Amino acid sequence: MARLPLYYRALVEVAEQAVGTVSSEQLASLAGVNAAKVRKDLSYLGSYGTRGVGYDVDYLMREITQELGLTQDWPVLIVGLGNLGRALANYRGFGARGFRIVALVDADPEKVGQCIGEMTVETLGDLPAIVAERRVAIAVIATPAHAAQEVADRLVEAGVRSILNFAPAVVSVPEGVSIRKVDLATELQILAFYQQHREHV
Amino acid sequence: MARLPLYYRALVEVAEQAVGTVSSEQLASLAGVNAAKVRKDLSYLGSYGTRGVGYDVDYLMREITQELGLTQDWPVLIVGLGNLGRALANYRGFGARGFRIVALVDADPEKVGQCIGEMTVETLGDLPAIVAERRVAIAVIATPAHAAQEVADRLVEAGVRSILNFAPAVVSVPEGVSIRKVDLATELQILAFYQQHREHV
DNA sequence: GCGACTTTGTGATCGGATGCACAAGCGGCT
DNA sequence: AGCCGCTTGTGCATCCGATCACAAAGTCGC
Repeated sequence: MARLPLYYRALVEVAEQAVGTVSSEQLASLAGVNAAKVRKDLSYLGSYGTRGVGYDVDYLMREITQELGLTQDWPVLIVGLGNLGRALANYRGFGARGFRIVALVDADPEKVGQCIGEMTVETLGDLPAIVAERRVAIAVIATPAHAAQEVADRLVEAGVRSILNFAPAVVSVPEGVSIRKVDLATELQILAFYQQHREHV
Repeated sequence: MARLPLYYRALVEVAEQAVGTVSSEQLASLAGVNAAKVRKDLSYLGSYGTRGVGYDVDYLMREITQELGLTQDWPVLIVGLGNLGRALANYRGFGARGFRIVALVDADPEKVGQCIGEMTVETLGDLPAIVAERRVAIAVIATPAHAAQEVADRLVEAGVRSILNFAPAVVSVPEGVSIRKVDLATELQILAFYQQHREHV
């Protein structure tokens, strides 16, 4: 389920307070969801809580850590180093959870060779070699919209099977490849939409 | 519905090709959804297509533009100018759709007074005045997680009723305020989760 | 050791979104 | 003018996730 990361974060908060067990109600309020949902999700991955007490914080954290693959190291590749790509390259929030940025790639010859943080921008043509050598599992597309589909195709061809797309474009990938989209302008538009309709009423 | 922005983008693409009408099938494939869904969504907002022909591109675009509030100017405020906040401040993708960044705010005295792009960072204390004077409708939270809830509270108090939260934290707001969350680390974790489960099978 | 209380796990229900399939309507061709 | 093919709009069945509610199970106090 896509809610596990939420629970994980909630658990980290709980663990900081050195509490031994946590109830589904507490977790639910920390994660901002319904308590029954928490229980069902946790039961789904076979984790056992103790009735009358709750869930053992340490044990549950280990379970979720394992389930999410946080024990592994996930090499991440970023394609496209405009404003957004550069920000992602410098973003510290990733490292903490096992995501390590191992390569930056751009099609623009002007950008190739530039240093960003501690990394050097490489050329799009080297994708296959980079992916293979550094065992890239996840790629982030931060290119302009018109380049997104082609980049995705090349990524898939190079062997990447998980893509996070920030470009405002619909990108289709073959079966067996996961893609998720984060679209900033759309998010703002949805907010604007609701706000406008609130004002109208 | 939250799919209108998708349709809008698809329509922009169609309009560039100087085509007069578009069928629900075409729109569906461009937006990556089912054709019946497109028709239902469009009928929901009362837009009329012509049977046997399709939808008039210009007319439909005007309708959606209006419905989404793209005719309006939406002043946007960004709180928190770490890596992510700075990138958002420089991001060009917003302006095109009526979103105009009118203020940058940070709690850190070191950052107050800095120039980013063509704007100067202001202090968190001035929030109420900034929001009121510049008629801020939408605020973006790009602070660290631990500050997110307090910032949200102050935003709501200052009169903001739409918030886009990039901080990896659950933020609760009173009734009548919309909040949407974009969590980069979570997105990566979801991808990692699926990938791990694919490998296990 | 027993009863009351707490909390989990899950069967049942509900609602909303999704997709199918088809009738109604429109344009174009003869 | 009439027919044919195409596309919309929508009723209906389906499905999936969310929520409720309750029994099972365990703890704590006496």
